[in-house]
Amino acid sequence: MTRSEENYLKTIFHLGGSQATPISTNAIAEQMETKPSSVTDMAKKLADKGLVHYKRYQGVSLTKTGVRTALGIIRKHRLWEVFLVKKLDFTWDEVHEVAEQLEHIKSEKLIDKIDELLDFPKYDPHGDPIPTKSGEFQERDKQLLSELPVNARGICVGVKDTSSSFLKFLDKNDIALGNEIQVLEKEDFDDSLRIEIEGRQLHISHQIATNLYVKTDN
Amino acid sequence: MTRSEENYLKTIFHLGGSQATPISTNAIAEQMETKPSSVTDMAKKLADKGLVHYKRYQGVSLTKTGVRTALGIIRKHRLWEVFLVKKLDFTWDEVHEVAEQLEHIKSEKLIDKIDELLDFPKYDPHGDPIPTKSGEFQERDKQLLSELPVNARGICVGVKDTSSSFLKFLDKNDIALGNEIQVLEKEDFDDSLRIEIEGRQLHISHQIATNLYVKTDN
DNA sequence: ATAAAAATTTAGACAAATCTAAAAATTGAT
DNA sequence: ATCAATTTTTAGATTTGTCTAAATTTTTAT
Repeated sequence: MTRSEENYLKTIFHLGGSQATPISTNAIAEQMETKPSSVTDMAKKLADKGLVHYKRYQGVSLTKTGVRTALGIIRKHRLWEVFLVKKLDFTWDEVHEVAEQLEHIKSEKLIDKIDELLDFPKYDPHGDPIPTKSGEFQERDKQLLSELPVNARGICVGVKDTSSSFLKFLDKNDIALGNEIQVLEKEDFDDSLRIEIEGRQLHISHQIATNLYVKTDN
Repeated sequence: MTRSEENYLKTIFHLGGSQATPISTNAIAEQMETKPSSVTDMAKKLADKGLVHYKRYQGVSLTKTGVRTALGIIRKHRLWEVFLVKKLDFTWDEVHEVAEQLEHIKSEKLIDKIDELLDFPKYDPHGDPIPTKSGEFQERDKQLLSELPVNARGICVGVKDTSSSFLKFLDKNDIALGNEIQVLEKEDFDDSLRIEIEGRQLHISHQIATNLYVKTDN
């Protein structure tokens, strides 16, 4: 497996290509910042290798083997992210770029030992679940903060947008995973929220609220 | 810098290309298990980038920038080797292959943090010195065990051959870096040695003795 | 149902890194 | 000093992954 092939599989997975509905060449090209014609070429190659289903003009979806492979890469990416944060004091906005490189290191022993060193973490620094060695993958029960009714409480468990600017904004406002959040008031006009978080009151825009995941008790 | 360019620089350095005497295309090709014509192509490219001195038919040597770059890669390789052994319980015969991949990860912060995590080690698991961040590189004062006279003592500080088979042989015979070794007897016929190591007596071939570095008191 | 728009594929080109085979330069032996 | 052997380079081809531009297929709007 080349690095390029691995990146395609990962992208297709993230776009939902493990489901029955195939992903369009255009969607993949846009996500990867490349050209549709390049995607077509790679789709053929991956189909030859039995990693994707591909019929011309019909889009691409992952085979069973393709899903297994993609989960292996995602597992490595997320474990490395945890390593960088927990062992090397990286901040959560710094880890993605480096993990993009580290995820391609080929050594089963290496990633298993990293997993062990970190005591088999279940979630990465952004709250995304880490697939197990055998490829099990369990999405956490969560909802967007923007979906909570007034007065509801939840624990912040993840972010949807993982861009550096969003993560830095959260740091600046002392919003972190694990914090308890209560919705105090919703503003009809712009859908902004007044919330209480760890004893403080904060006013946040709709855009922020649609990029924060919370877990509620019920 | 591509991975291939980095590998060429590293190889040229290891063949002595940081000295005035240039390294022949053939020597580089043999070391890298590639063809001389490929080396010629790369020599031109590296010369264009100011990393090597190259004149047709005259061989290749590293420029100042080339040396600095090569030392950066070697630094990364050796720090990762220490990390694998100290933090992930790899054995010293397992680390090379993985470090060959990890050395190409591009992140200054990453390698500096690894250095710090390991408490700034001076030597890798095979006893080779680790260049500093600023590119200082200090070869340890050492000699081959085969060069010691009878009755001399030394501390085992490194291996010349780092092949898996040699390292496994040393493990099997409980020979490790840091052990004290005394030469008890030299056999004229085959240059084999009788040695005392950590209280045990051992008979070792000339080939073993020419691949073990020791440091003597004087 | 058909034409226009959008999406997708094909054909042909390019850069990087490699190779083979042939040509050129250097080295070494007498 | 010459010629054969060796080393090194050049020229041209190959593979991988990408691109552009043109052709084809599908989708959408009327």
